[in-house]
Amino acid sequence: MDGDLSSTATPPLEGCGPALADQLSLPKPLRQRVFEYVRGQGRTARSDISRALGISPGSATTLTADLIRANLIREVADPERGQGRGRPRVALEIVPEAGHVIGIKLGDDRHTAALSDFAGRLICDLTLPASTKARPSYQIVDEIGALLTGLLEKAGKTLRDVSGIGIGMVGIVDHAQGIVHWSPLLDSTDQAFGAAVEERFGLPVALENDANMLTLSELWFGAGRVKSDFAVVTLEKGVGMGLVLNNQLYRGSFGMGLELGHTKVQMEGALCRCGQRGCLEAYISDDALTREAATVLNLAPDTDGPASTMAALYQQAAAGHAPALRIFQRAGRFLALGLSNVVQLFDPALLILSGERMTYEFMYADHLSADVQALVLSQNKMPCKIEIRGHRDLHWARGATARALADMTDRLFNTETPA
Amino acid sequence: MDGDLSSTATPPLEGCGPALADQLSLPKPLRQRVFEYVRGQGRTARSDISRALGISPGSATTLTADLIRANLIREVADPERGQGRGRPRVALEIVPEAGHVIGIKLGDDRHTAALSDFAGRLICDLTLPASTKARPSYQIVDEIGALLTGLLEKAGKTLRDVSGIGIGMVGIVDHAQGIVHWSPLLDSTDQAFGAAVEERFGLPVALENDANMLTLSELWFGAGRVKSDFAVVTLEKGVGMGLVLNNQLYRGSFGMGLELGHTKVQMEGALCRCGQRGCLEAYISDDALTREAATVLNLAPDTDGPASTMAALYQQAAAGHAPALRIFQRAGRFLALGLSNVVQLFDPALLILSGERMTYEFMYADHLSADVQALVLSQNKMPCKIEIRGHRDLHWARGATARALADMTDRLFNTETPA
DNA sequence: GCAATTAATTTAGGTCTTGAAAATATGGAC
DNA sequence: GTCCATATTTTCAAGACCTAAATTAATTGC
Repeated sequence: MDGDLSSTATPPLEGCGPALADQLSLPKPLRQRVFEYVRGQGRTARSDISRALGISPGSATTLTADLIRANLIREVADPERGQGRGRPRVALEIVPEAGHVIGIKLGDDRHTAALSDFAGRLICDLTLPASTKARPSYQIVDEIGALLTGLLEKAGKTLRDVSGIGIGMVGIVDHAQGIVHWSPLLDSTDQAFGAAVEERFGLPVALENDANMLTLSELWFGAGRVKSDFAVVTLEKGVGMGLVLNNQLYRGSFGMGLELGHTKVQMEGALCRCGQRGCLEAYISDDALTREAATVLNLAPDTDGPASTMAALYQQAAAGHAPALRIFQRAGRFLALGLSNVVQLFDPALLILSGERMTYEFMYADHLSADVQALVLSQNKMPCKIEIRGHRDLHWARGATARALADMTDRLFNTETPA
Repeated sequence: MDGDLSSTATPPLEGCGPALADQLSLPKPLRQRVFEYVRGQGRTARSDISRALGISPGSATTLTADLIRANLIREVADPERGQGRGRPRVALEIVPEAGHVIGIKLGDDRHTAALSDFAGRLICDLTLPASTKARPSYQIVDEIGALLTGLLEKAGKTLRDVSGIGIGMVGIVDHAQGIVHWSPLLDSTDQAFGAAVEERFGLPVALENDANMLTLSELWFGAGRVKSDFAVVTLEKGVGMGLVLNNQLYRGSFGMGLELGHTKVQMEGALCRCGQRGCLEAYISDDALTREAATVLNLAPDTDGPASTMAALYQQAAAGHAPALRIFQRAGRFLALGLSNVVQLFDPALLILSGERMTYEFMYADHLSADVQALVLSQNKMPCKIEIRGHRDLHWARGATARALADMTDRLFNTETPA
């Protein structure tokens, strides 16, 4: 409000520089870094570890010996053995049986769970239908119980084999405290949902916003692994977003998802179900499209619910019906506009599109990437790559296993931040 | 493009988890963390250091003794001495004379430099007029020379007293390499500008996009010190933005600023000087306002250049001239829309508005914050705080001193990342 | 076979850091 | 004033951790 440089916003604060201790500076133990490097590579030799982590060969020997003794990694016959000139490298890999984790995506009308081994490999998965109504949290805990039972039975394991659970769900989630401030699945707010699940099954539980889980899935298993900054946009009922910035999942200050769907693409624009005007969702959500479709297709908007209207609209568009096609095209243009804003603001190296609605991908994909690039100021710079990914529930659930794995690893080397 | 989970985007990559070594995991030496803590606090006791950094009291003694021996910190008579019960705490502070740095903001029509001591305190500053034309880089190096000479003379110092320079400038800047890919100040592209300045004055130079410098200024000296996530929006000729996320300055993938000014606020909207349509800048920049002002004020748009037209428009609005007022109000609404998108996408804890154009703050400030909140989906969450800050060039230059200080500190404890 | 080459291990030594006890410097009770 | 409670700081031995350099190991090319 002024030009005064000497005063700071909080009077008692003297000195200068960032005042918050960045948790970044507390280093992970070297042993954990070795372990994570091996997991990241899948298979490596000690000499690689030493080079990649900048530690002495001697340390590599000592540390890997520790990990081998703890039965976390093991030596393995290397197929590439005998390629080079000197002494052959001894490949190391994670012991997959060292532990298992379960990742769960709680959805609007179905839940999916995935069982993963310690190396991050998918072992087994299961999807069960669920209610579409808001309900008390103990009921959802029950549903998780059914999911776990089914999954473990299918895999021939027991709960004792599992060392952690990750859960992704829609809503406002405090990942650090395991509290669900709000979710369409729950009939009350500010639930200590993580603690409830922990107590019920006696396992550590990590809770996370579902868009974040999908983002973690890309960071751990997808194209995001080799990018330091990327965005994931999900098209489902709503439009969600997750971000990885500086190699870290960015969650925002208030734990509510990053709401791309409610960014404004038009001043005083179309009315959105959130009550605002001009939201992106007001132009590209199912509701918006079905509203328009009702006119074009001469359908009552609510004959069989929006899903069937969408299907009909899609069918007509695919068959070449011009008005139907134009509805999709217009939605595509608005989507491109919204995405271009993301690219302009974050300058990510990669933008991943995912979610149920990308079923209609051939409607969007053709021009979408070009449309976005055209809307972005590109001063000789490399354009942001746009990828369209699958939309299966399993992706979400795998993201949850990633989160569970990360937590489990931290616990193993006790670096975890106590909640 | 598919639902296949087993294949990764880059075939040779096995394993799972983030593949990029986050530079975060290489820890700063404890000695440096102590030093930075002292600088951050301004004045602290050893016992505080031990508690805050989670190290043993013994280590605090040893480390501070080292720093005292190196003449980087010193004991000081504490005004609060003798408050408590037990042995009084001995206050420690940075030795301000241990070093000096200079921060420079290179502007469109003037340059500003600031001299700061090792404790981050401003000692002296100087602004000189500059050309408004693009010119070769050696000429700008000359201008920097004049700036340094003037500043040092004013302060009674010599170049030998200075241990680092930070420079902020408009354009596409590679901060790691010190290369200016493009800038309106330079008549050619991809200049190794940092190296040129380094060679000329024999001092380490840090180059940075100017919006980032301003953001650093808030992170080091302003309200951002105690926030882990915040955004800084600058209103000058263009609309710029800087972000601190997870306690770190976020620079984007391509080193070009985060272009809030060219996010789209309207499909097929007003034409922007960048060639696109619907950019925020097309609604709130000087050019846009003067174009409208020309109509209202019956002025030829180019009588004395846009600056004088702006001044006239502002005067009329302040005097209550309704059409002039409406021009500002409309611009304010679009600004609010653009800001609401930032808040919606990043969920920052704080949004700081700064820059020359905030001179007209009383035009904007009244409703701006409320307008933004009204446009943001707020599901019971604490609203993002919006602050309007001064706009003096000095803020930029101080940000540059912060960057120079950070680099100098890294060098001192040799943690620096070799370019 | 022998040199060259690369990988892994051993070992001695150095640098940090901690933990516990001791020393220090005060305020307050009597 | 003396003594005790309290809080800060220092001392110092013990140990964790890592590195450097030398050594051992396992190959290929000639």
